[in-house]
Amino acid sequence: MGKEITMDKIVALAKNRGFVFPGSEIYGGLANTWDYGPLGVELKNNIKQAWWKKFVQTNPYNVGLDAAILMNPQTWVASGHLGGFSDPLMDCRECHERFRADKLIEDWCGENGFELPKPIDAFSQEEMKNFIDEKNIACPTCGKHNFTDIRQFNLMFKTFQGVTEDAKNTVYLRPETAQGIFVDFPAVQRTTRKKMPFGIGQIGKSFRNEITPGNFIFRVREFEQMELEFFCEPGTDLEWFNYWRKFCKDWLLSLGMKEENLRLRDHDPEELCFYSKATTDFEFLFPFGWGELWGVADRTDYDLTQHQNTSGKDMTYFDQDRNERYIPYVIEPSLGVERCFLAFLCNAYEEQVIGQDKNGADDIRNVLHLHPALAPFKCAVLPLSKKEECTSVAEPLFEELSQHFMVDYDAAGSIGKRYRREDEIGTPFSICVDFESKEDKCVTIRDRDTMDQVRIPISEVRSYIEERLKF
RNA sequence: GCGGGAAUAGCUCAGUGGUAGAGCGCCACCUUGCCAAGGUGGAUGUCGCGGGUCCGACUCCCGUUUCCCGCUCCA
Repeated sequence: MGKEITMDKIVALAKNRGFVFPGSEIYGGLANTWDYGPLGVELKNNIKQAWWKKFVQTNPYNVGLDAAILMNPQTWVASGHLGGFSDPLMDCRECHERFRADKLIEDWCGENGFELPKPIDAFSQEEMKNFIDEKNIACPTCGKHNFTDIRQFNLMFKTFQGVTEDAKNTVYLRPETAQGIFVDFPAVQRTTRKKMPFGIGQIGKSFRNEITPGNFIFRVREFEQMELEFFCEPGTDLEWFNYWRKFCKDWLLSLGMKEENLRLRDHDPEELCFYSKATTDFEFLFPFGWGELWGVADRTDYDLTQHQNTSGKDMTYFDQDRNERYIPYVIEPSLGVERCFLAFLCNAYEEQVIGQDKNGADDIRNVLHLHPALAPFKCAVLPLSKKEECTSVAEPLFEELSQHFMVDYDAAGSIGKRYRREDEIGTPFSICVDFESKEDKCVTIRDRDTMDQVRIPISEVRSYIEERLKF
């Protein structure tokens, strides 16, 4: 029997057990920055490792890359991040609501059956402002006509390379890792001698100056992405799109994500980004509702074409078999590490009512059913007593196992309490060293999910656990 | 940026114009010997920051900062 899961509980657990702390807390914090504590960094690294293993290490098609965060600003001209993607925002002076000018116009046109002479994207700021004034478009909230001028919000963090701060040496923190892959596409293809189709995977930080971050680590301004850009021959893209869609889903399921917490949502044609032919959002049922976890998009040849046009460099691939050049199409599965972290945390969290305490209140056992591959500690070594008979076996066992994976060691308090502590942080196996262990060279391994116990020789503990790390 | 809420022990919170408390947690020792047992002892706060009123402010007033929740947004 489980109790309702709320974000408050997840945040409290994350904070209390050292998964995630608020950033720079001693200075009162900095909005929406989070630090990953001793357990959090393990879970995060495990997620990244699992992804890398599946998408790069064991994958016959893909290779890895780690591109720089700072890139030549021309990159962002080509990708459209500079200029095209800043949002034209205006505030209502009467009710202080904020709106996007382009949305206001679109909504107004929709309601009044007005046909715009050109797409709204082609409007300049001034044209949008004029249009709103001309048509006397009212504030949707209060109905007044008193808007501020349009202000641009660029979502890229800006900084300066070199010691002087002027426009000439402005650089941007990348808002997505993908562009590093695109600009390196020719170099990677040349050095790896990869043939179509092949992919380049990358894990790295990206930065977006979101207007509204929030929901704990769900939407933050500094985040990490695990992206694959999969290059294929034009015409085969939809086939590969479906391939990766399934591949991604299988990966999530293999790591214990519950199918009922996951849904795949295909974008409608009008919802698609201008460069995308097809997009599927993988959504996870967070305590605050369905939220996007993974976007799989068919980006066509848009990005490579843009870079070819902007840089003047040849971004085509020469197909030996067909003796022709073409710009490959790209399938992009893009996953946020923090969102994935939060999803697996929520997915694993359970409050089991396992009886009543002496006051008649529910006795609750908090358990994180994390897949062993993701769990911060793979096992905990728990001597039944602090007496020498137990610790003389437990300590060397800890030393040996910790050569191979993360192991916790805890000798304080009752054994039941220590089991509970390990349950709460998702340690899949607790190894109890008792008074017979020294004699019979065996220990008891207790399973977090089933609470079953098996007694096995100490020499077999490592392989017992490693066998269960597979996914 | 706007609106609302909040700020007291590690956490959750109580508190009164007279210089701070509970529960949980944590640590040590004893006890116990496989699922949050018990006992004893212990540590922790300039009550967010600055100013004002007052004999005296955690408490009242003003300012400020930060966080949280909504709204606009997410290539």
